Amino acid sequence: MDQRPPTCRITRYGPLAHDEALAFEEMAGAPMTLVRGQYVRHRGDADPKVYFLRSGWVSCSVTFEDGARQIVKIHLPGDLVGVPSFAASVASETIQALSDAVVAPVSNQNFGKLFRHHPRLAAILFVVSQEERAFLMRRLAWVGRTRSIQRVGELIMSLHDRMSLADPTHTGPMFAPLSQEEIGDATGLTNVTANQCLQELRQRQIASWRRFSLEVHDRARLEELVGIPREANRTLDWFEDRMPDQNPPLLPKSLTTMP
Amino acid sequence: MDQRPPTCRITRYGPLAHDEALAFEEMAGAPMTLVRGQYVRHRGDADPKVYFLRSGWVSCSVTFEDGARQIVKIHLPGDLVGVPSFAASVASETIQALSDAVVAPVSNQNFGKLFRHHPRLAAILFVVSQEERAFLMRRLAWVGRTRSIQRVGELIMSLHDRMSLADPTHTGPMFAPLSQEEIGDATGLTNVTANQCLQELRQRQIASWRRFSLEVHDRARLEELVGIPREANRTLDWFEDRMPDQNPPLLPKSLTTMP
DNA sequence: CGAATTATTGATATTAGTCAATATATGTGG
DNA sequence: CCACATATATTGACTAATATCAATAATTCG
Repeated sequence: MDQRPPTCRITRYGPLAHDEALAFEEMAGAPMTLVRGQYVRHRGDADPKVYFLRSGWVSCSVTFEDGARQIVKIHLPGDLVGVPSFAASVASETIQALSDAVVAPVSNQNFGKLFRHHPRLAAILFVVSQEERAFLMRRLAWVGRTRSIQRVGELIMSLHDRMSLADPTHTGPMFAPLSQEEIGDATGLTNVTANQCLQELRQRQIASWRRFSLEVHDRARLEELVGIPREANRTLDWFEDRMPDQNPPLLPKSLTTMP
Repeated sequence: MDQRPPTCRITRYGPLAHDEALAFEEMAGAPMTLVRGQYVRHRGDADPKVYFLRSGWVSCSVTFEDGARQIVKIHLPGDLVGVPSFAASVASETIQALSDAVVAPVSNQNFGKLFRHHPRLAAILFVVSQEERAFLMRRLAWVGRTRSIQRVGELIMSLHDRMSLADPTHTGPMFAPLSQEEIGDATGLTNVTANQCLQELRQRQIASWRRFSLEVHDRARLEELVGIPREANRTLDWFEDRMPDQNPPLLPKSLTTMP
């Protein structure tokens, strides 16, 4: 489905140096194969890990005693999954495969190594975390303050953006493995209301999402319905050192120059 | 109100070294004094900055065309405000003073310096960002999947936790400068429903929040109503380097040892 | 004191939820 | 390939929660 190597979340901020790419690849442990519906962990589990999502889709959700749940993030290949529970004693979120998927666990120690030896990668991971915060803020705002149809529209829009980013040339239907129950769980609605919203979106020729196939017919009207533009772009400019005297040479001057 | 210096978000992960504390203090620019209601910036504003909140409370919110808004975060002294828009071209969130407050802007360049020269502080800021993500996930779940009374309860609980953290010995009413309209904006409710929920919480002797004074009467029953325990603790263990052979000496071995 | 904001109350409207039945699609083993 | 079990989607009748609207009361602030 997605031909690119799943590092688009990281390489958006510029190409990685060889050793950075290597470190990032080697951070993860042995890959685990998941079938749709399989749990990686539950909310409340001790010593949560972070996972690198190699292929397929997984959801992160907050679950309730009565069986209700809220999906708080749908992860696509290349994402780091479970980071909100990083360095915590127990997991905040349940991780479950939405499609057959492959994830590779990342130990906290390897995260530490990455932060100590590759500060630029740390900077990128920090910025990506802020993207995720902005994403959650937006989802919270839409769930708290808009009608069902706009909530579903916002979900479709954000997925469409992210899939387009991974595969910019793609047109036509895309693989989006959520049941209507899961769409409801992601938008704070029931499966019944999710169903009605999808029907309205189809009928208004804005988007059709049936079974696991999603097609956006009219991006402009989708944006108009949802009432929000695309997410803002970010850069890594802030991390670059533009003041020459703050960029020390590899060896101290005294060892390489004659006085 | 709060006697501690406003660095509790950071110092929870251990004491800062002298140079770290200095760098953290010097990161911010000239403080700005705000009166209640004053805007620091609006959603969509270009070149957003981060702000260090020295005193008072501020809100971050997502605003809609029709005047509706969702408050996505209530910030207490010591918080960094506006970080979700860090390094973005336009701001994701509106920042507004909930009480008279003092904030100090932090330039992106100073953030860069901090990340380059103080990797342990970068690691702490990373972990704090994950705390915030977990917070947003929880709020999203409560707004999407619980009744009005539980949403208001969750808000009270999280504020109570955070205020207790800043001032563990405090008992009795606390200063919590939100109008009922603002409580509604934070929970995805109207001012009318927020009012009814507060009355029910008072009548059930769980908590009373009138005008800007909040008192939790029965923490246990509040937790029971909300149905969630306290947030999990986090550590900075992952950043410490415990494996000796992975901590290279300052000079390569070949230069310091005889073959 | 008086204006403005905030809180409270009640009547009514609307949205989305609940429940339950049926239809359709998917997957499995014989 | 079919028959069956299961999961998912669709529909309709009814209910409950919360919003909306509007009026009044209380509080704060200059």
